[in-house]
Amino acid sequence: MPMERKKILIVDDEVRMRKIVSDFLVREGYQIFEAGDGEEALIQFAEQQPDLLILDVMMPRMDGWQVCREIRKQSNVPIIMVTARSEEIDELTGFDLGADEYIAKPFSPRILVARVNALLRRAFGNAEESRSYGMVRVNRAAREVQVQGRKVELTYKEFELLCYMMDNAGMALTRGQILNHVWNYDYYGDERTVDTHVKTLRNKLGNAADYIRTVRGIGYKFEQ
Amino acid sequence: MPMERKKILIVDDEVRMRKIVSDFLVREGYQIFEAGDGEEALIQFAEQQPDLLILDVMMPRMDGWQVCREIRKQSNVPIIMVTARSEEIDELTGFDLGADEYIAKPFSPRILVARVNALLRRAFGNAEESRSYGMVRVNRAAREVQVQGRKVELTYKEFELLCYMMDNAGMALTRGQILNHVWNYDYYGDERTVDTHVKTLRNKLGNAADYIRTVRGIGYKFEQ
DNA sequence: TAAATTTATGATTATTTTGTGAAATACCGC
DNA sequence: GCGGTATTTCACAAAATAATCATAAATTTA
Repeated sequence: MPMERKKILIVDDEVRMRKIVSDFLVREGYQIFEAGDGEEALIQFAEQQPDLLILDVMMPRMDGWQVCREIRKQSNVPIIMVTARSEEIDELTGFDLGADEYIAKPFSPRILVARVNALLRRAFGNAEESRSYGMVRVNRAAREVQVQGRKVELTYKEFELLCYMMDNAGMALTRGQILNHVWNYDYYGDERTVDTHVKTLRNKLGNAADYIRTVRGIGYKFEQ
Repeated sequence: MPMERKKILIVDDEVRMRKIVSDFLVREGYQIFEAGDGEEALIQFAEQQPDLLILDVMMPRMDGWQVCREIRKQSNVPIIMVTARSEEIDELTGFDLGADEYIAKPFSPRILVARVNALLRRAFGNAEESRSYGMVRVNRAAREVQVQGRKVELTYKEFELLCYMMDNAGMALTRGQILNHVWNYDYYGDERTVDTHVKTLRNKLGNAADYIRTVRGIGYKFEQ
């Protein structure tokens, strides 16, 4: 179990609903923040940097899907979508991407708590403060990368790419695999996009550039 | 013998759903087979011998549970059940119906791929990590080959060729067989091409060169 | 042993794949 | 909207790989 209290942002336009969910999660030891609509959610997200989001789909103005997409542009934070039963079937068509879990309303608090715990365990389970591979050091919480002690500024995608490759260090990864994991599954464009990001990443990694090996006919591999 | 690409059978009566799931898993490197109903599933299962099943619960005539039971009579293949209602899953926890994982619809591809990867890893272990034949050691995930501990750089085709021959070690393989498996079934080029690749492979294998025996009049055979 | 058959090899050509710069597009904070 | 950044697309050059082919070498057969 994680040491510090994990922060959870609950987004729902119904105060009563927020209150109920909040109560259960507080009792579970989590620190709760609330937002009553999509815009407030985005602000709260930026300010509090929560470790998990619980997003109601049905909200006035900006709905849950929009918020989800918006958040996903900047973060891989675990997201649980709460849908009303009737919508469920419709959403199947959209197969909306980006959320990690879906829960149908009305749900039992027990299920919710179980999913929250599971997601957080998955997300933070193996997250050490900072990890080193050769001359590369990565701190995920801080989103910082150092090469030979010198700090290197990476963009969002570059950072995600580096993390994914390091998580699978020593394994040859196809461009498809990389797209699946770094691009959150909602990308249907050119596979060569990966190449470009590898290029910029290599440039920024300087001396550690060839930790990212090209595996011809397959894709790339991170190897010290 | 376990080939490199794992085979997954998707069973769902909705074509669109199969397509979506399939797309993501293909990109992840899996080989996909599909079935639109329970009976077709059983046939496909027998024919293709998939390494994992994704089973939709709700299907006309023979439902997912029946298929699951039927498969379980003959195999311990990992099975992921997809149910429409998340409550259903909750009700079922504790019951051993034979499935290995349950996913509620609508689910995110991210979850699906994660579970598939995890299940397959669990089922096949990382034992397959790297395999040795005499002085030759092959790590397929890393796409690395060592001869007497020295790393040897192989091209894509050379690597595939070596893997195919090792998978069928001790068997004399015709050039036609080799073309079918290492090249595509729709390859109609010169059979002598195989010879050239065997030549370069032998060169790179150094001391292990004559693990690849010539079988005159037939083709080649890998033998330690 | 010579002829016939099959394989090995080197050289050449063709094809595929990747690296890269630059342009186009999307996105973000103001 | 605007300017700046990030991301994606694209096209072309460079590099690597693959295929073809002619010939040499090896093996089998008669």
